[in-house]
Amino acid sequence: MFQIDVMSRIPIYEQLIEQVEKFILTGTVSPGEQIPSVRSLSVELSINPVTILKAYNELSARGLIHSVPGRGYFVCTDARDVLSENKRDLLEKLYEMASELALAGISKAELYEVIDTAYNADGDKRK
Amino acid sequence: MFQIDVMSRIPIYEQLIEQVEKFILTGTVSPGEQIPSVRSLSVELSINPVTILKAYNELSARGLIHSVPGRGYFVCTDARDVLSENKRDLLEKLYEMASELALAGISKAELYEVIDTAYNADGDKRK
Amino acid sequence: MFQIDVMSRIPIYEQLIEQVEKFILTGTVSPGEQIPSVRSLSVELSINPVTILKAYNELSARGLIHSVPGRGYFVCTDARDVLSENKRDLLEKLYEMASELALAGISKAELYEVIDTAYNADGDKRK
Amino acid sequence: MFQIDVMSRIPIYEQLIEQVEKFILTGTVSPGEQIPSVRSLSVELSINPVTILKAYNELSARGLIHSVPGRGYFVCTDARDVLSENKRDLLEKLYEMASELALAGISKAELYEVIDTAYNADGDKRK
DNA sequence: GTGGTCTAGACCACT
DNA sequence: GTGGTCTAGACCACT
Repeated sequence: MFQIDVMSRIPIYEQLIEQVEKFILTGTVSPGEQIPSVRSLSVELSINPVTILKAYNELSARGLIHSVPGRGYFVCTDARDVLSENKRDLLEKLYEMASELALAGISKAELYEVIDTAYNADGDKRK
Repeated sequence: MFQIDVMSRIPIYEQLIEQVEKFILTGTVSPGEQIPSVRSLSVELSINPVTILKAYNELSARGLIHSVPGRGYFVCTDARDVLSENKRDLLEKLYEMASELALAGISKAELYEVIDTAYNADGDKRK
Repeated sequence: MFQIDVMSRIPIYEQLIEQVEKFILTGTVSPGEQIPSVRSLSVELSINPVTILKAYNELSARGLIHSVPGRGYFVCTDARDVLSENKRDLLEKLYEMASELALAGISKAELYEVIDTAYNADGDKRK
Repeated sequence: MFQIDVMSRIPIYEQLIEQVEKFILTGTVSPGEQIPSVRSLSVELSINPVTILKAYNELSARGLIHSVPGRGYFVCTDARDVLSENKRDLLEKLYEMASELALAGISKAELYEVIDTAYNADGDKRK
């Protein structure tokens, strides 16, 4: 399930966050379902449990999962709503920024180029 | 030189700011050169001098022009550097935001669409 | 400045969060001002730097402080606004809950008692 | 038995729910006992039977009464336990919130004030 | 078994 | 010097 690159420049806990979000988004895990325990995932990925916990903590803060001490971590019922709202917020910010750039006389082609670079870099970092 | 659309939804002083920035960017006015006085521009464009002053003040705050009391407003020597630095800052922010959007699993096509909408809306407002 | 009780049932990082919030609230530290570095505080309080960092991270997430890597942690300019907004939100929630309790036929005296217990327990935990 | 204020800002079905809960709490009706039928109460209070039914449905959902088709509505055997558990839950929530407010440095006097306001507003609404 | 806190110590990047 | 990540391992409370 999880694919972590320990040599990547992206911190392990960020990779974990990203992957859990993708699992929720793609339906690999369903709302209400339990996700791997801190310890079992720690063993499976050969990663320190504290690092797993750091990722799970951040995901809890984002309202995507919640812990039941003594039982484990579970996907929040409204996790998908949270994710789609995040997406909407990000795109709205992008719109405002693009409007500003348009006013500053920056061509659309330049924006496209910057975006392409960002998307390619994102792919590179995961290699 | 100046082309102001009084009927536009964009405030006149913003149109003025934008145009002065473009004049600096395209070399219509050179660093160190004087720009039209508040009064003369007010008469030429049939616009309230307070509006002109508001635009000139904002441009001064941005480090693009400076006033010499009793003589008028002049383009700053480093105005172009300021503008290109602004541009760099904005594009850098765009890059960071695009990286974030990439991580959130949002496709490049969606970004392009949002940007197109922003650029078209910007064009419309000037009509 | 900081007074930490290692034997308390309240986790050290929570005690740290609380104290920094109080320092901001009471003006012991001012907006924009730097707070003790993770390492110096670690030495001063004989506490592991990771624990200090955990508290500082949480305070950053709450928008009260921000880090400048290589330089240190600084109180956000609007830290006090954030705190007073938090307070308003909490009191609003209390109001709603009290209305609900009133409808459920619970006497005001009972609420007072619960509140007193909570406030006393809070004091005890710090001893 | 029932005292309904048609002019109140509180919806009639909520007044009905509140009163049935109070009857159970004070022993006006006992566990297992039948309560007035939808039709008879509708006539007695000159209120639309649908409104009565809405209140009875909500009380059923709360586990306080249950319908016996063809015979009427009866107070659940454990209705008092349910009510006292509700009360305990609400007071527990209040306790947690008060602890949070204590940590946020909000004085007990402020809490008392908010509670008083809530209790007075509740009284007003019934006038 | 589960989550959660903390320590000691290594190592990295940045100023 | 500064923040930030990670490991190995201990210990606690809860189910």
